[in-house]
Amino acid sequence: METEVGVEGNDEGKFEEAGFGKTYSSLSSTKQLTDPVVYKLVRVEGDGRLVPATDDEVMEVKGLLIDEKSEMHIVADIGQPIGCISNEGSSSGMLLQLESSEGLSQFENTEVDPDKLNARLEETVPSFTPSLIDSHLHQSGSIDECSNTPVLTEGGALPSTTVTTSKPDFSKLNGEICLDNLSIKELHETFKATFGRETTVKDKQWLKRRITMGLTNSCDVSATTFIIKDNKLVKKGKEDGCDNVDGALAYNLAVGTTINCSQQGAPISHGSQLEDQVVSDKRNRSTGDNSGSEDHHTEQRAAKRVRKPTRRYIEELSEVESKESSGKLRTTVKSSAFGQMSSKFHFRPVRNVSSDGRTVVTRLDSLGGSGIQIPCVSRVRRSRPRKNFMALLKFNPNSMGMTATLVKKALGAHSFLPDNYESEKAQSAPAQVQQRFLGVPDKDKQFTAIGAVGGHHKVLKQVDSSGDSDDNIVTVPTSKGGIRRKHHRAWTLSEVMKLVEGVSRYGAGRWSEIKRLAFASYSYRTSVDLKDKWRNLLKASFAHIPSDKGVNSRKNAATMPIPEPILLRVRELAERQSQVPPNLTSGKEAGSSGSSVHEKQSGYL
DNA sequence: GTTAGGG
DNA sequence: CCCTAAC
Repeated sequence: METEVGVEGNDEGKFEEAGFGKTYSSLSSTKQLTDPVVYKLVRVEGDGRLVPATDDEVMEVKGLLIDEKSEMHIVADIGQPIGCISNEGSSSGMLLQLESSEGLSQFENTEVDPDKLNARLEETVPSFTPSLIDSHLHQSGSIDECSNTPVLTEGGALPSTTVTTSKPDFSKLNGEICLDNLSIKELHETFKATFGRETTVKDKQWLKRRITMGLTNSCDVSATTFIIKDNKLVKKGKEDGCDNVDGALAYNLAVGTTINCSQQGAPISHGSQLEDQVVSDKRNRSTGDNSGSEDHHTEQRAAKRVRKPTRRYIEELSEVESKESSGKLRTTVKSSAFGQMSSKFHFRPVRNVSSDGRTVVTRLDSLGGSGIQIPCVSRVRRSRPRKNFMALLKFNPNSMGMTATLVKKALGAHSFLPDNYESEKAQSAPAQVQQRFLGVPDKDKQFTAIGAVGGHHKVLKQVDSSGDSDDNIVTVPTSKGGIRRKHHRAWTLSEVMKLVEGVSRYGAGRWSEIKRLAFASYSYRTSVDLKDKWRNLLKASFAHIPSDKGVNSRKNAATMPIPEPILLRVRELAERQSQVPPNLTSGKEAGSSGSSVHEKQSGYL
């Protein structure tokens, strides 16, 4: 029996005879990896079990890897074997398990990592000259004749060469290829033409699968019939229901930019350019039972060996795309009809050229399935900046207690403020400070200090640093031409307090006034924002009244916990201005107004 | 341009 | 936060 070492999904085209009648994967395809990769060597027993490789076996493979100068090391231990056996042709074989920093799951079921596969294919699919040899590989074509013909590549891939560096010669592949009808020898030729490597593997299923994967640049091996014309994979026969991935999976050998290992059944938006090059007529060419019945096991299982691109891959691809100004790929806006799964694949980078001539990189996002194109910003934190939340917690560790302390402190002690507080405050907002401190009741002035604390205190600066500093708010164009802010900005406690204070002073509804006078330093808060926030505050304040007794620690963890004193004040202001939400009038007014610390506001408005 | 209210 | 009607 044959011992085979292979890294599933990475070894196409990299096989060589290594003596001892064993076939090894050279693993050279992973040389481009930057992250260290740990391979675990296991043996595949006949019954499918994975057992640790012996030291000798490890050393044997290790030597090969070292020869290839690959930047990885092999460890002899095995973790949880999760890979499945690649093919049933070899009753027993060796299997290398890939383990990356992202965890084993990434290579679950020994799937292809599109990243590496793509990178490798760009290496192994070089600029081949079209149709140097226009030998048609028809069913029982003249393969034998060209079997001994040296491939027209600089590598000089002689059949007996152990280590071949020749490049694929797709020119040898032209016309219709039905892998099922090919003999082992023919398959070898096809393999060689596809990968530029010799292979001695006798397993027909294995060969077919490898070639299929190589031709389609995907892990979809559901098809075994290909039409190759002008070095392009024109057509791919199908035999299962994976029609919808046809266009996207078909690998254009000349372009070589698209890769898409989607789950079968996931609808894919076809790039217009791709569609121009990939003729997709599934009906005409549905090969039905092209493959023998024995194939079904392998191929059905192989059909599962697909995996969606990782986010990192997507982002890296996006990054590359934005660097190289080569608009090869164009994804059309998909119509509706997108299911749940489809949304995962909306990230394919798109490059548009706007009317002014500048190149605009956009990304087809799945905002509500509307196909909005938003700027493709690589490696941006998509979620809300964490610091806001953390700072909020810092400012308000125990939603109620700490805040109360701070409020009290700010109300009473100015020593809480740093020495340069006055100057800092004067610099940042001289006008409103002056106005605030004119003819304003004493206590209100103190409360003003609270707001100033949130906005200008050095320690708390970080709370809102994201606001003042970044004027470049990411806005995205909406479907209707308008713009829309991309990120929500969490309302900090200081902002809320400022808002409350502003409402108390200028009255609810004078949002532009409040914005202009109290939120001058918060350029990102519009008057509408203030209004909306106040509306939410109102809702929150009255919603919390019923459970005021006892269990007020039970806050909704999802939303920002508004400290009770603030809610109290909101409630009070709302009542004063008869803004009490009609439906939530269940609460009692007496308690809030009486016990409130903010009686100071009473005569003010 | 602002405000109010719905989405 | 966005959108829009109604000031």
